[in-house]
Amino acid sequence: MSRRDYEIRQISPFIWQVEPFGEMSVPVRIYADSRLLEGIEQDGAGQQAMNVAHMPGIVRASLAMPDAHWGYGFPIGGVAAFDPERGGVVSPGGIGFDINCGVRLVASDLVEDDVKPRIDKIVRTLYQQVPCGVGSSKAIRKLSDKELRNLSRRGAAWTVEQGFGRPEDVEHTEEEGALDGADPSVLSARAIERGQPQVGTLGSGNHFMEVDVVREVYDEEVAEAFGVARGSVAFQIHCGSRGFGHQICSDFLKTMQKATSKYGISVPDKQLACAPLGRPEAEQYLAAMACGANYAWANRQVILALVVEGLEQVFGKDRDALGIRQVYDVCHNIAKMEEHDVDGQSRRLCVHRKGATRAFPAGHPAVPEDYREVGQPVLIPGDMGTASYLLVGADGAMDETWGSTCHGAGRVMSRKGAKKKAGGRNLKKELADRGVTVAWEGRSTLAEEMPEAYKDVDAVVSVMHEAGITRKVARLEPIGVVKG
DNA sequence: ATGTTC
Repeated sequence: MSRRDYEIRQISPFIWQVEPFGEMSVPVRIYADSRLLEGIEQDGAGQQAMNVAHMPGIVRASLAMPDAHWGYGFPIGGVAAFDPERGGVVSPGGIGFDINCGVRLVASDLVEDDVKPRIDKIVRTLYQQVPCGVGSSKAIRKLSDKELRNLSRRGAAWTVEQGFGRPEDVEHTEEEGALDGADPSVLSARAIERGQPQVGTLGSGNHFMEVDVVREVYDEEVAEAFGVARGSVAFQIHCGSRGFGHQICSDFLKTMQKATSKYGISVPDKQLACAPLGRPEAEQYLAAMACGANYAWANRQVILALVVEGLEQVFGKDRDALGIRQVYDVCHNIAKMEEHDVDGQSRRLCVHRKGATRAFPAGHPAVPEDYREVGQPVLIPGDMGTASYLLVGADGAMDETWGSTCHGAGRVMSRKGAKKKAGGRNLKKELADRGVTVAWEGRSTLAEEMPEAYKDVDAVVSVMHEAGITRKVARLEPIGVVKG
């Protein structure tokens, strides 16, 4: 064990706390088992969570989820809430470059025996339907400047009006696929240009489309409410806001560097650049970030339509005959103004979730009406050779984590480290031996994304389950994967 | 994550 210059104390079976020291204004709380904790401390994510605890107006604690790993400024797997009435800030580093990176889960009436014999064809079809890889474009026509601005304001609903998917998909999407307050007038010309040709594209890195079999159901009642049955086939789409969101983040990091000094804010890491909520820099960033978020929801909506079109071709049946229905679409890179209880008082806070997923419990008004009795679906993608999870928000999330949970397995190996480890191996065959057919675009994608590059997703979701933040509903295992 | 170093 490496020597620490701080003390960490176990305050419950799955929560570890660092009391404030130096200029920290709140403690750090890490959700983890002892093994996950060790990884979080070793790669610097723990130190990053301590840095976040220094920021102005942070409320209660700087939180790290069990999948936390090192990121730009804030850890990926970090959650922090800021109070505008106490000098609270918004920081682009607390959202991430890929604004509204997220996951969409689609259920079907297909079973493994319908799909397994044609899995090669299905994977090839999905790969052809959706442009994959860095710089991918031309999934649909290049949008005009005006169309992109409309899409930025209205998100997924705008794409449904253009003929991609159905209104009920939007009802089963976080925020119904559009954040309020999106204002394209604050966007740079370069952001608009980068966004125009990329709607309906997957991107690269950990972004994927996946064919899964629902192998285990832990909670029959909730699974039924979500329309997910043991043995059925489901589809996942994981991607974000492409070059558009990346450009928005880059543009506003520059704005925020200036704002940090303008408002006399002191942060322990330049990458925590931020502006006080209510100030023009903060409000403009939130308006731009909402555009990025809405683009990502529109992007996943178009990709869903392209996936459905491909499946209709393969099976020679239409969407209804295949029983294809959207379970939910979650975001895991965003900041939102939300009402939360703080010491018995309801307060409006800016909740940053970076590599963290909203997980509202039963009864919360933001949960779609047909799920409100059970709680919000939470989608946790794992690595491409192991499993993904469907969870449901629990009461503990509102009490402890600003209605948030983990977002995935979380990297345990750098991209470079993974490539080195994969040298000389035939990963396509290794995955085929595990029953996973894979297609991919980038030269190094398969190596960088190999299962060993990720933490144990079972351990990650178990921590949040045992801590009472989210409950396990179903475990999905991949049989076909398309990687960017 | 990213027209992977405007």
